[in-house]
Amino acid sequence: MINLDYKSRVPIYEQIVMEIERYVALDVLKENDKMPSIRQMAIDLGINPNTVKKAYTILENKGIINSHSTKGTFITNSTKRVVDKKIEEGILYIKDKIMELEKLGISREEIIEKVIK
Amino acid sequence: MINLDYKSRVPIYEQIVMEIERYVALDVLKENDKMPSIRQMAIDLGINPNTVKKAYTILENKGIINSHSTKGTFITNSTKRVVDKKIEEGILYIKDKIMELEKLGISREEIIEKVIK
Amino acid sequence: MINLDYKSRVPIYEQIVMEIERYVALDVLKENDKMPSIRQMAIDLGINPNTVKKAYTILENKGIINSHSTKGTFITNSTKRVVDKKIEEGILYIKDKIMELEKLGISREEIIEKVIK
Amino acid sequence: MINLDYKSRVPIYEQIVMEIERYVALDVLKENDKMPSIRQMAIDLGINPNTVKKAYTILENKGIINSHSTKGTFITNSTKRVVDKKIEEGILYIKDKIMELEKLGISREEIIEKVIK
DNA sequence: GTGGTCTAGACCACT
DNA sequence: GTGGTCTAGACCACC
Repeated sequence: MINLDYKSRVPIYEQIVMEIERYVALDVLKENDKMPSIRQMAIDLGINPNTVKKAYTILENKGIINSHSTKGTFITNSTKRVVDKKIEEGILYIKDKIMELEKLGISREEIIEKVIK
Repeated sequence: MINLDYKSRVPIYEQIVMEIERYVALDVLKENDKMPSIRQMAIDLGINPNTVKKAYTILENKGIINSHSTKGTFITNSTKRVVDKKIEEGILYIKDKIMELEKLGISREEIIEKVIK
Repeated sequence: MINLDYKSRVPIYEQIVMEIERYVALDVLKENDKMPSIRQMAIDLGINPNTVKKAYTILENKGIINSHSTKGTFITNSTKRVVDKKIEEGILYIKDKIMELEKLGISREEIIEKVIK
Repeated sequence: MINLDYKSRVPIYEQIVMEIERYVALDVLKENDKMPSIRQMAIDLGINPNTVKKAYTILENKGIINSHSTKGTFITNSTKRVVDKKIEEGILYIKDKIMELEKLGISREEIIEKVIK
């Protein structure tokens, strides 16, 4: 379910955060869904539980999940916000990339044409 | 000439590589142009010569520069290819991003509209 | 295990690369085998860790090993290809040498005779 | 006439020596032939006269050329010896390469077959 | 002065 | 403990 790239400069815990956020944005993980336990996810991904713990802490600070010490960890009702943020980030990224390409001598029209094709 | 961000997760040597590639793509650095010596660039950027060396080695492996032990370092005749590769990469990146955003429930038309605006 | 010739014109890091490649080709080092850590090999060979690192980086670029920051370094699944490439290179080298010798006025038959003897 | 590889680990002056020896062995340069002046060869090759000087000194020590300060530099009558030495070196090289390949699990017969083909 | 190599040693993030 | 990065500084051959 969660794809990790061990060679990436992005630390594993951060990749986990992004993957969970992605699933929340995609509505694969929905409000009140139960997350796997830290220990379980660690086993599934073949990594250290501390790494998963770190990811969960960040997600909790971002208000995306909620931990009840006895009941487990659940997705909060923040999905709408997550989607909007992801979209905004994506748009910004594309804008930047286009500006970069324009500097290389290719026009905005050509870029859009190539992208659509 | 070369901007470095010391706080970035991207290592300095890689930032140098990207900057040089950018200047080659922009035709600021042209075929047969002499690069600053390793020591000189190190002084200019206020970093260690080994770090510059690492960047130069990578650029040489990529076929963008050419080092002669006693003569110095020069831009190769691969500039055209560098531009094309950069553009291709950029287009691919945008395509991926768009696909990602579409999955979040926003249409291709909306994306383009937001990007142009 | 790894023999170094400090007087050779071939740099130490390259000797390490060749030795590892040789062991991979000879199937002494097999797919998924764990390599000694950079620090450990440096101690074993009595050289600086940076020199070992350089060799490992080259081997990684060649696709022969794979480094995980916290887990260590492993042989990839490219062993078959390594052998084939080594053999191909060797054959080509011999062919070249024979052509060179033929130009000096010695026949192919004489060469083979002298070589076998 | 003389091919130089600036990227090689073999120093330029040594490459010049080898090239001259090669031409002597090939009978392209014959006994009593006049060599170009140091200055002229330096210009032709686009290198420093000191480098050519070094090569000439080595060739003279090897008895392959002979310098008369006023008349110029000439090929000596050592051509036969040069050829024999080159052939001997070549044979040794091939023998080594074959032994190396045999260790990779390919038989001597297979090698010869591949080489002839 | 130029690039190439190597040492010694430090700090970092991640596990 | 592991690899990744960087610094400081040295020596070398070559030109």
